[in-house]
Amino acid sequence: MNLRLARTSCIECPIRHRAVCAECDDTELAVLEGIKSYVTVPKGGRIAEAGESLDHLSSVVSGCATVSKTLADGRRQMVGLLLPSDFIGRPGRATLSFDIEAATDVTLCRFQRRAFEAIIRSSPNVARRLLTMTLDELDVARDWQVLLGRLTARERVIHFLLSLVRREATETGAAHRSGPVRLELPLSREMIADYLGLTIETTSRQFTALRKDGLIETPTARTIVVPDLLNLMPEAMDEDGGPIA
Amino acid sequence: MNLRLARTSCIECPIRHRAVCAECDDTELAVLEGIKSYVTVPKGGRIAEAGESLDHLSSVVSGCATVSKTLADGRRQMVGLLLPSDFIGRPGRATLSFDIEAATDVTLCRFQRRAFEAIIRSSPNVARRLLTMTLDELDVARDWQVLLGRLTARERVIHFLLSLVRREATETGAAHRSGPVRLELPLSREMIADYLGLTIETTSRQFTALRKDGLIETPTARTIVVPDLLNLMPEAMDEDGGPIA
DNA sequence: CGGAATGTTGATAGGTGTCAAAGATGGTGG
DNA sequence: CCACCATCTTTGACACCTATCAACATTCCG
Repeated sequence: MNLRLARTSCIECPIRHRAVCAECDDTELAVLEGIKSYVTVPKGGRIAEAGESLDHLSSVVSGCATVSKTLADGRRQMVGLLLPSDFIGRPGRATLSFDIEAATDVTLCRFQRRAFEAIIRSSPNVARRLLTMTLDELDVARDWQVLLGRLTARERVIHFLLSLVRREATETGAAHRSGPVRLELPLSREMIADYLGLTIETTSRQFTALRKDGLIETPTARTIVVPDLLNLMPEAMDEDGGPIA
Repeated sequence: MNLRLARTSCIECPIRHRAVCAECDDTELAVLEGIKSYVTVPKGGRIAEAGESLDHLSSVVSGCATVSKTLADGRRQMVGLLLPSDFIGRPGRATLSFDIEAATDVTLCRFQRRAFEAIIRSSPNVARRLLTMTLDELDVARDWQVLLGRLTARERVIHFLLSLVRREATETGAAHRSGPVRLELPLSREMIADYLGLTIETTSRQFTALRKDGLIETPTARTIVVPDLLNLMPEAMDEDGGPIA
């Protein structure tokens, strides 16, 4: 693991208002400030492995990491995508059930387990924020279950693209319900396939099909242009048939 | 919703040591005791519907409920199974994203939202317990994602049976790693299919196949006998290839 | 520039869904 | 108590979607 240490004040931290520390007051923030350390894991690096004991909990500051499980015969399923402000690890249990890998270079803000668990006990604002974040993750995981259990390959790929659009909109604050959008895919075809419960080939074919149908353009394999979101959304097959919030 | 009110002391509550109140001290328990009420929902009844606003949070005291989502065209995927001690609802958000239905008669221990949220703020023991339970649910959801994304129909059914065996073992404390086991299925074939992301027909065919292979016996459609767990476990295809913990 | 990794396309096979019908099961009322 | 009907479950035939195996194209880096 390639380590790069730095010192940045929590006050000017890019994930200050979204991470596990979002609801901290100045006093609590000072405590966290005192025990945190930064680590950067290079693209492709392992952040944690299933079954192994973690002595640090951390927040993703920048980059993109994957949470996945690999079966004995090599089949792999991604079960989570970690983006800036997402939290890694569970207070109260040292061992993880899933592998966590860096999909891009990832910078983490780490806390020693023992120290962080003490903070959880003394600072209800951290505990409450962590509960909210975990409940949100649970909703995401369950929507993902619906996708994996019931959607066709085409619907899965469309959902994937729309979720990227939505994320982008959340980060920039811009809410485009229609009009052209350009996306840089943070994942390779293989990772997208693992994300969607498909094979690389099927995933690639779906991209091709969407291109032939005029729903997307693919200047490069990692760049997707959606000429008009309104054409893509009707096929998403959400429970209410409407556009994604 | 068929309501039946009762009065039972928390002290002798069957889920006292596993539910959201598990870590409460006597003082906290007294507060909960004061605001709780019991409700029984008959088999097949709706406990909550996606999008609707919930003004009560509750714990399952007895019975079995399902958490699921139905798509616009009728496709349905179950994403959670609620058993005694499981919690329904999220503090801090009134609307649910999923439907919750009673698979058997279900008795709930309910708390008014506002009152419970106040307790969350004043009683760290409740908040902490809820966090632990939510983290556990997240792990379950993610394992379920692996099942839905990568396992074959046969593997899914075997996993389902083994998970029932494991649950039984947890409740009774008996840990049978081998030998014959008898199971009463709490779910219909349709519910099992929704649980596993399969159709009724495929699910039924898998039960038939397992019977023909001698791995299970089916005295009635709702009763499964496993002559020897050791024959079933190798096919579970867990990540480590080993038996289920 | 060259080789490895990544992505696309094709042919084929196999697993699961769909449509259809027959068998069990269980509850209800006569 | 039994007959009847609705519901649940099983089984069959067939179609279709996705996985698999294979080859080729492209991109990325060393």
